[in-house]
Amino acid sequence: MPELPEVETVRRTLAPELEAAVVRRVDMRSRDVVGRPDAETFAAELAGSRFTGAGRRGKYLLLPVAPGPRVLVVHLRMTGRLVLAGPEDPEPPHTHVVFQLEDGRLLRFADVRRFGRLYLYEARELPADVAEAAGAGASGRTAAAGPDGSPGLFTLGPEPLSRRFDARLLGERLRGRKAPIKAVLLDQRVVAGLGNIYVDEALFRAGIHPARPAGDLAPDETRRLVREIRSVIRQAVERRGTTLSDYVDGYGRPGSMGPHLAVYGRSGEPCRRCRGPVEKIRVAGRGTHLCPRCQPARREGHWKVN
DNA sequence: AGATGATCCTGTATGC
DNA sequence: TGCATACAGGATCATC
Repeated sequence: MPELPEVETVRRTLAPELEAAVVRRVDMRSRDVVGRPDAETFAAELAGSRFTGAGRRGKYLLLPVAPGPRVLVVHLRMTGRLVLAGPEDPEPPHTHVVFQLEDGRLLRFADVRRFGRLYLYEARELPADVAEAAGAGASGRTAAAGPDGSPGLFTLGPEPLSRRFDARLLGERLRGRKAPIKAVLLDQRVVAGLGNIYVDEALFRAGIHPARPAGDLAPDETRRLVREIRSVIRQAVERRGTTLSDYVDGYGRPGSMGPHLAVYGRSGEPCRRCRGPVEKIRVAGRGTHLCPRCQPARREGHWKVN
């Protein structure tokens, strides 16, 4: 499932290709993948427009569009793909939107489950940091959460790799929370871009049980958590993301982080640290992978480490 | 207010 | 063998 590293990889592959790509027309196969405006307006507005690059904020891919500044916002959700293709490349199944470019190339949005969404915004309608991440020029005023469109885009927490995301900030966000730490880390308002895979991996690396109440984490655990979130995200970006079944980059290539995952998808297999079996449980309604020996359910022992 | 559960969607895996 | 059901999950909405 595309999380921050996967979306970042798509961004990196598309950015140089879309620096000056004029859209000839937009083929709309499934109207319901367009979140805003309505599908007809969306297609009409983009025909004749020009992509000028690619940015990212959290799991949102941001394609700046001229004239504008406007931004095509894409959320791939679980199985969405945004892939650039030559005119002769066969069309993959479940293709919902095709941007035909003037030079003959095609930018295709495909999604088996049709959970992914495309949105078109004026840059000035977006929060300033989102417009800036899009590279659409910090055109200014923040509109309140979009009435239609994607509210999540308007309430994103800090980027995990930014300086702003540190132990003090995370500690403040965890204080008093009884929800499982995993649920809090999945909340995009707390930190932007983590999903099920990298939350499980970061908690394993930090030696923290996913079901621990968030407010019970000791300060050194919070520090470890920040460090491990950053390290696993950084490594996954380097490895161009994790491909378990669907994810591919902007050229249709898989990522190579999969074999480096320590717990996700490894239930029953030996823990890489202690050789005990990796378990799969349910936390916050999500399939959750952990090593119960390396990630004790209670705090004991933790302050000795570090 | 904050947390939990249902919902969307379909391919894949499991169960009988 | 074949069919039915469960499951996967990001974000949103309704309901405790």
